[in-house]
Amino acid sequence: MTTTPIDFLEELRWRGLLHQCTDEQGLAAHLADPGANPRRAYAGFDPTADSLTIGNLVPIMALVHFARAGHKPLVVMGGGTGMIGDPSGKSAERTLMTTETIAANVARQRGIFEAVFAGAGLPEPEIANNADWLCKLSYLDALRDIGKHFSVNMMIQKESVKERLHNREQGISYTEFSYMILQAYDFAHLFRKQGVTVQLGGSDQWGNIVAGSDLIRRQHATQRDPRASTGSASTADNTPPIPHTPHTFGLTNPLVTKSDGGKFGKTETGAVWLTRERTSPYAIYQFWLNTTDEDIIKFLKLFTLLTKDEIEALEAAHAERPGAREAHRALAHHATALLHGEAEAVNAANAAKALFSGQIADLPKDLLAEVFAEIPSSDHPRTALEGNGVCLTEFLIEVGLAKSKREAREFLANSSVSINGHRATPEHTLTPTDLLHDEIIALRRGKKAWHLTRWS
RNA sequence: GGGCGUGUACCCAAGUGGCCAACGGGGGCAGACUGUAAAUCUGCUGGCAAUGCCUACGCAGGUUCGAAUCCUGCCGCGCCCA
Repeated sequence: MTTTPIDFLEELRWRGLLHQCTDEQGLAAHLADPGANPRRAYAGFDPTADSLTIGNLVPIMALVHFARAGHKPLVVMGGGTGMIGDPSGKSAERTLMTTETIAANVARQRGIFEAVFAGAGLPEPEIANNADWLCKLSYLDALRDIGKHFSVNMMIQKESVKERLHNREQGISYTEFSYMILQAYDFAHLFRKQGVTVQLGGSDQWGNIVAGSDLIRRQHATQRDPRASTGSASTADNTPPIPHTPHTFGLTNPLVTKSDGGKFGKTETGAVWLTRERTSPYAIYQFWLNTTDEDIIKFLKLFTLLTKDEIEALEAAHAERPGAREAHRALAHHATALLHGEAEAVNAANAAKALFSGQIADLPKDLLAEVFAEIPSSDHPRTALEGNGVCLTEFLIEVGLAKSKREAREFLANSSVSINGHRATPEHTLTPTDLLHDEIIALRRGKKAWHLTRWS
């Protein structure tokens, strides 16, 4: 991209991506001249799964905007911190993961960052793994060099810790209690070794981010004044600010909420993921398309790179003809393209159009083939259709559209199942006469759950 | 290590010997209305060969004709003490 760099803070502000900042004016000055002084910002990601969820897209977008502003983003995979587990936002102690699992997850998550940055027309971001430095840290060294700078009094005031401390059902282990120290060390390490001066993260990360900034300041103070190291870290607040203190910045993104109070990023099938193996392009396209009206503009700002003017135009269009859902289509298209590319976004849109037009039976064969790639499908032996045919009740379970026979019967009784676009009766059995193009049967449960079957 | 509590379905939560597959709320799913939205109304929400059977109230035993409910042990969690 050769466009002029955007103003990072201003961009975050109008998009609603700015929640808290340790020092907005200071950061604005710090980032003022990307040409001469490109700055480095990092955000950390937990390798608790082989993919990231849509909630993680928020800090990723923040990194994208940082890059668009002409600065250099750094992605830090929590290969080391993941071995401990962040208690932030967690109501229960986590089970520890094996190092092999974590390493595999880190590897899988890389692709997401590469995809999003490519989708934004940006070069690949640099990616680091904090296991590289955290694993080398010895326990005694950590206690002496880092632990001294942390006051337990302060640590137990931290929201995520306090919650667990007062929660009757769940306590917190020493391991997770120590998490904050590790993340703070990350920032200090990256500051020292790589000149990273800004940390971005979700609002639940505020405590960890500030702890990092504090650590950097205190380590610096220790170096300048050896006496400081002998004092209790808890009294650090009483010491006057030291001149020429290394200036680092923390910035958090808001937690994305839905206007109906529901949890963002959850669907009937669970969390929405950022890799196609877990959430197909079609599924994520549908997720965005089904955004409730109240949230549509907010999400356009958060999850697309459309300009302010473009979004305002969509807002006007939506206000005028809400039923047309132009804004929804724009969100679905751009947000899907960001992750999976333009071609996939177009395919997902075409598949949706084909399926929801209700005219499945009239679709040309080649279009059906494309739809196949986008939604769940399965292959079955054609011989099963001969004779008595295939019992729908059991078949719905087989393809995953119903969880049990009881449920399958209920769906059929409610006439919420359709075959090739036509309501199915409870008595219906699948036979060769149901085949489209002599090989396909399209099943639909409710409004949105589709499954295509191929018989050969 | 000791004392006192607590553990019910996806979540919260009632039930403290038979009326319990378990009240109520939330969530979820489906139907109607719509725009694949929201709101609203209705139904469903352990499984099955289904006027019955099986599995389930932290786990394992026991008492009883009969247990989510009583007893014993264990495990998890919380509070207090050490």
